[in-house]
Amino acid sequence: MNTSTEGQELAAWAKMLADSTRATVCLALLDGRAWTATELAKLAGVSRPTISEHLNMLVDGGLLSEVRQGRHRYVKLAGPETAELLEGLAALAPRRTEVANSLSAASKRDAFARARTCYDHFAGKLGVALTDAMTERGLLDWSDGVALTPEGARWLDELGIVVESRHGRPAVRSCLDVTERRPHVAGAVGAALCTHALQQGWVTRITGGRALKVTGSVETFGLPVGVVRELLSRS
Amino acid sequence: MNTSTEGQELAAWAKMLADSTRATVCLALLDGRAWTATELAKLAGVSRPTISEHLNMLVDGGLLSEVRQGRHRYVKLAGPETAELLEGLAALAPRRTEVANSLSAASKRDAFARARTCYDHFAGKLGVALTDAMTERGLLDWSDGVALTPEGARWLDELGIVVESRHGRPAVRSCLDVTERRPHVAGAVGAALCTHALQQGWVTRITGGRALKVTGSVETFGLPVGVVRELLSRS
DNA sequence: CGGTCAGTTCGGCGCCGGCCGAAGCAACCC
DNA sequence: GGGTTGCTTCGGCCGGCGCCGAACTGACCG
Repeated sequence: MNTSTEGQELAAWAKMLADSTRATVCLALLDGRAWTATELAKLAGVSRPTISEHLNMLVDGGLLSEVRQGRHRYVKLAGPETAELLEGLAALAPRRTEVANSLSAASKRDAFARARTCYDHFAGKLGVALTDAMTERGLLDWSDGVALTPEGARWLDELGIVVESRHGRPAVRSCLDVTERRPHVAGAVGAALCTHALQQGWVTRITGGRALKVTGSVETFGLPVGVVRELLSRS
Repeated sequence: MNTSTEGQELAAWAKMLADSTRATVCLALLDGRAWTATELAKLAGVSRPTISEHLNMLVDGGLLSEVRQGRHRYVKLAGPETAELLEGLAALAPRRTEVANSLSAASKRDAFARARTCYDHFAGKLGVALTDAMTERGLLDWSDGVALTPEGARWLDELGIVVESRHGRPAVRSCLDVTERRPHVAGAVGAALCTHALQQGWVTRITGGRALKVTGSVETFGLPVGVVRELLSRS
């Protein structure tokens, strides 16, 4: 329990995010996808040698994981925990007063608030609405943290959604929504729902960010909709 | 929603913790008390000029708040949110394999795990046990997040514990315990309980850290004890 | 008033780290 | 084989930052 040792560990951790280039990279990676080094260099506005070094540091530090494929270096967040940490930190970053923005920026922000991914699951109004609907229907049990009810498991099964196990971690987790300030479904179940919806084409990614477009009907999930329906009418 | 701008903000934030001296200071401040500059300089093992600059940075950055009193500069964490962030980060820091430690270090760690403060409320086995006891007794409702039941409010009232309101934030919050990996009671209620117990002398601070010694009987809270009693017998 | 003590300001030192261009690999494509 | 492309390594540049000792300020104490 040596305080100075602890301090060093915490500092080493924070150092990874303490550079704006690296922070930008990590934030971009929050979309849950794997990016190549060159893509990230372009995004962050630095040269390839520079991004290469940054990626080395982040991978060595355990924040990112990489896959080499031919001459490509794909990099992504190391895992769900990492994504959670980043979401949490970003949510805690000082709430700046919104300055006057262009119309396109405003519409982008709207799209972002309406429906987006949070690493591997849904967030924004969509994520919260889906969570509410599942709760109403009795698919989730919030009495002690959050858990899937037997009905919930059956429901997933009927939809043909396979939830990949995550060695020891609970299948469904709660994640605080940055824009809604309310919890939404995360964890393996959240990821499975999101993957399924993307595969089915119910939602698609809006290029260049984490925002989503609801193309089909979220009612396809067979849930009592309410907010979801309202949301759809505005998409 | 400019990614690079977001990155800069996140980086600026992380930079405050990215230095081991500053990180050590923040960790020490997690005990919720106000420290003087010289105390912190000694703790961190740097000169007074150096600590002075670090404190400037942390205060300007909004992580710490300060009070000037005569020739003293008292500094503490800016608020509960800040403390939550730090606890969360520290919990996420890589779990090092425990190296061989001296006996005194081990006993310190035990004391720390048994009972300590987490900024302004109880943590460790004590915090978790108190939380469990309150839950058993029906003082807390975990069905949607966590809330105080009417019985809980009455109970606090009977004990003569006054909960200070925190403009809009829920009176009781859940905080993940670093050592127990389970939630314990935080928020205004958690703070009030801790303050009360300290005032009553039921627990006292072990000098030089966040660890607590249980001197009286936590049964004084009038709760079904179980774990708490077992805990007491070992303190 | 002089002495002490907490904290700050200043100047300067040293180094770490972010950046790039040029050159070097290594994979893939004719 | 030669050309292209994704990425890394190498040198070198430069700015920032963490640190200190010395000197200063301002509060408090006789």
